[in-house]
Amino acid sequence: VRRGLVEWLPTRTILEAGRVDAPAGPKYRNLERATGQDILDVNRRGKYLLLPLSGGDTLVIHLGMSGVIRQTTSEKHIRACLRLSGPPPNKLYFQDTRRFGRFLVAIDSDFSSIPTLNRLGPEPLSADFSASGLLRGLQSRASIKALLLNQRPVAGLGNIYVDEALWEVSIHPALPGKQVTLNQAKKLKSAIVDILSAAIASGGTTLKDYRTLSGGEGEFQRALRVYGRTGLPCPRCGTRIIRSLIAQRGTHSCPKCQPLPRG
DNA sequence: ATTAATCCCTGGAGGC
DNA sequence: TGCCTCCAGGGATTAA
Repeated sequence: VRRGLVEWLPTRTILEAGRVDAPAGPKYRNLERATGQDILDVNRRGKYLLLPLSGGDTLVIHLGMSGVIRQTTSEKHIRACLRLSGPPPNKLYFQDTRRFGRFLVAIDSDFSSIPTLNRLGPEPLSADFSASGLLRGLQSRASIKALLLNQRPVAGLGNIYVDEALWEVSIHPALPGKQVTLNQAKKLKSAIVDILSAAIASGGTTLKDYRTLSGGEGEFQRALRVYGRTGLPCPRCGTRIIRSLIAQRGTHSCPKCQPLPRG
């Protein structure tokens, strides 16, 4: 999504910004401040799109589960809108059916009121991401799955990619993070990098809502090994993939390849 | 301070 | 066909 936006938005001026079908609140804060500012760039940290503005503020966008950025007024559930300078397309619509997304202006680029963004782990595809740092971030009694989902040991992993990465390195998703060995952390780090790189190269994973800016679907869903494959054979050993509930999330794993030590 | 559970929200799927 | 219940999940919030 960022790659689409960066070809379009810099350095247009926001002529008007506002909420549409969304209540006032922290998810749509300070949008009026964007009016009159230029969009300097389109950056990303974890799952957050960060658009620095010429007045020192930052437009923060999180797509949540069902968020889509559109160049035309499509259908229902348009939560916010930008009117832009320059030739068409010069309107940006934020459509978010399930309302898990957000679209707000961080004044003076201060993210301290956005908890997850404020304490976000390293970018997985940057040199800041290391096996030793990952291991340090996993020193908790919480499950490896919960830890990888909370964005602190590393940024950007959601439920799909966590299941895929843990299957790749044969770690049970309920394993307490502090039981992960350095050797496992090294493999996990590599698996995360490989899976995210491949997913990005495939244009992402479209299960239902996700679309690129141009409306296309991703292709990585075809490459998924365990996510959404309950009852189908494990690509490694043929055992049926099972689905369980770990960290309040649907979790897919191979009961043979990903045993839980001790019990 | 850490960790676990709850809640938000809508559309689609499945049961009857 | 229509009504009902359940489920999906990122992350903020509340509870323990």
